[in-house]
Amino acid sequence: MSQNNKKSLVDEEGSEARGRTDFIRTLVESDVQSGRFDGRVQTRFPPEPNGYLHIGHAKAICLNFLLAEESNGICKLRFDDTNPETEDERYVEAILEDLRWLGFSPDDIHHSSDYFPQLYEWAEHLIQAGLAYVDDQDSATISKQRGGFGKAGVISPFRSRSIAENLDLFRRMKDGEFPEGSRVLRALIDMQNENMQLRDPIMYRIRTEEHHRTGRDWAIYPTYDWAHGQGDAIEGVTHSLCSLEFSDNRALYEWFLDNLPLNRPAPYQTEFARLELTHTVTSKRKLKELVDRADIDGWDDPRLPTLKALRRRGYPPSAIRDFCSFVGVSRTNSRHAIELLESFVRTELNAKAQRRMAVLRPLKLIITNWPADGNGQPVIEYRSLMNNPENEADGTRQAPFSGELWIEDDDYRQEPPPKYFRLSPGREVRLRGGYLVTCTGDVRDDDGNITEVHCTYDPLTAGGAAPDGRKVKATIHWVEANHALDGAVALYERLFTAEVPGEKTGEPIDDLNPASRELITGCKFEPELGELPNDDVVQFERLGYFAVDENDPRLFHRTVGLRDEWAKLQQRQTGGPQGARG
RNA sequence: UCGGGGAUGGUGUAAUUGGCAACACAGCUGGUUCUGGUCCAGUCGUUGGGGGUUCGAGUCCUCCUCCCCGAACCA
Repeated sequence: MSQNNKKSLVDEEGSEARGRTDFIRTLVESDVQSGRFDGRVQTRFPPEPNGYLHIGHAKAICLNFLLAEESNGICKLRFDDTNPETEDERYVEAILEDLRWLGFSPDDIHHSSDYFPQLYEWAEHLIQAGLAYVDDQDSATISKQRGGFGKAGVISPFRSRSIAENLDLFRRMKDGEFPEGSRVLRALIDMQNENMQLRDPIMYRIRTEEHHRTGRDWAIYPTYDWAHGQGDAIEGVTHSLCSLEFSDNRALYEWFLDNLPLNRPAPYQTEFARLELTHTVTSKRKLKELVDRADIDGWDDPRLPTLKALRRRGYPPSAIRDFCSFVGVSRTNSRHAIELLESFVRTELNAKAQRRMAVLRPLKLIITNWPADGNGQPVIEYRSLMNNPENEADGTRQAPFSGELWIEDDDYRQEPPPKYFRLSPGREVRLRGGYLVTCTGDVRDDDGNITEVHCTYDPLTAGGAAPDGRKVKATIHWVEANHALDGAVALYERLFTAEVPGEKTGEPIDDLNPASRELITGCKFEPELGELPNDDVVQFERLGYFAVDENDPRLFHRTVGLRDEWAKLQQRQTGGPQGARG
């Protein structure tokens, strides 16, 4: 086909690193080239406001919005609110907020409920055309008559009603004359079709529940199938993208649109595989089950894959977007390693996050030859530290230093294991940005617990470099003891121990990681922490990236840890759990 | 059981549409480094299986196997 030539031309001119293409982009591109929809591209993101957005939605959001952007098209947001029993306004607000946070702004916002009048009119149109009928049977009967896989359905005794009777009954359904569950409107298609979706699907059901937007204006509500494609058509959507499980619904999507008096080319549906991650779940039902448990803090518990949780945990929206673009879109069911997402988070944060020092499990370090002032107190000296070695422009900060410091508990071992480079008697290490110190021993209490580590420092090594050029194998972080801020830190591990939660028993809960959250109190932070820009994520050197809690300025959530060669080494040596830094 | 969809390294995605299997994550080895971080280099696959077409197959044909989705008045 001659389209190919044109396509490669476009590609050559196209933006540099865009590069990535996929079957959907190829499809859209070819529609643009062929002039289908007059070259227009319009997509939509259609969440049902019955829950919070999660990482899986992020993929659909990125796909729809980016695709539109790349094609000079538009992407609208549509709340698919056709079921008054499950939907709520608070979800509408939350979805709006999450979308904004992710960095997308819809070209317009609609609700399926906006189309109730049009949908009703079209339903009468189908009745008039003999393509829809009112069925008086109950749910169980209809379900039984639908047949099964490889088993034909049975025709409803009400299928042959006259148009006039159907019209009358349908109007009375709308007027609220009948109780819930007593009647439905069905499309008259084919009870023998091997595609179950086409066996006279339900278009309307009677609901007495109040709708969060239309109140009690309506007694009947359209089903997903009867609302979705029509909403697309009304809005002028060209490419309706949804997940794989709707593949069989496509035939119905097309049937409805084919039988309606549309004034422009009908949109068409294309399915893609939804995003799933290892060690977590994204189904609304399973998520809710977790939230209902006492040990999960709510929909924004940082261990959850909801967008609000990821936000609270410090995941940069750009990292989520990059991740979604990178994993691309295909029709293969798969589950991406959560490590990949984390690597995008690290890449982003490594470049952007300012460095600070924090000691999670403090151990006192005394520099025995450090000078004292007139009152016998250690002299305080200010050391200059780089805010981010990856980004000179971030400048430096001053941190107090003295002969009385907090260091990390596991940065000292009286008897160092093999390959242990940190403090141990006789060993010299660098205190980051401070001095080279040599360990002289430790002090213990009556129970034999280490209470202090003693060192001497080399006054010639201010800043951390030795004039004689000698090297040390380790640089450790510290916080000056008299200026330290106290606080707490929450460490997070995988929510589920299994890569595929519930794979063995069918119940994800069975694979819940009992140690998914560890709250450490009594942490020591460098004073500069108090002057951090709001909701910024910092790197605590050698520990990982941390986000301040929105309500408690002295509580930090670990976004993600740093890669930790030492922990890996230890794990291999002992076969045991990771080091204290986790 | 019927219909629809899928299968490429440890993982996920790609392959100019029939032309030397690429990228990333993870792993491993080494180097650099005032973070055991970052960075750099190297290493790790005969594309689910059989048969066929072809000079040439991940790509086309055929048979088989395995996996996912579908029988809500949910979306």
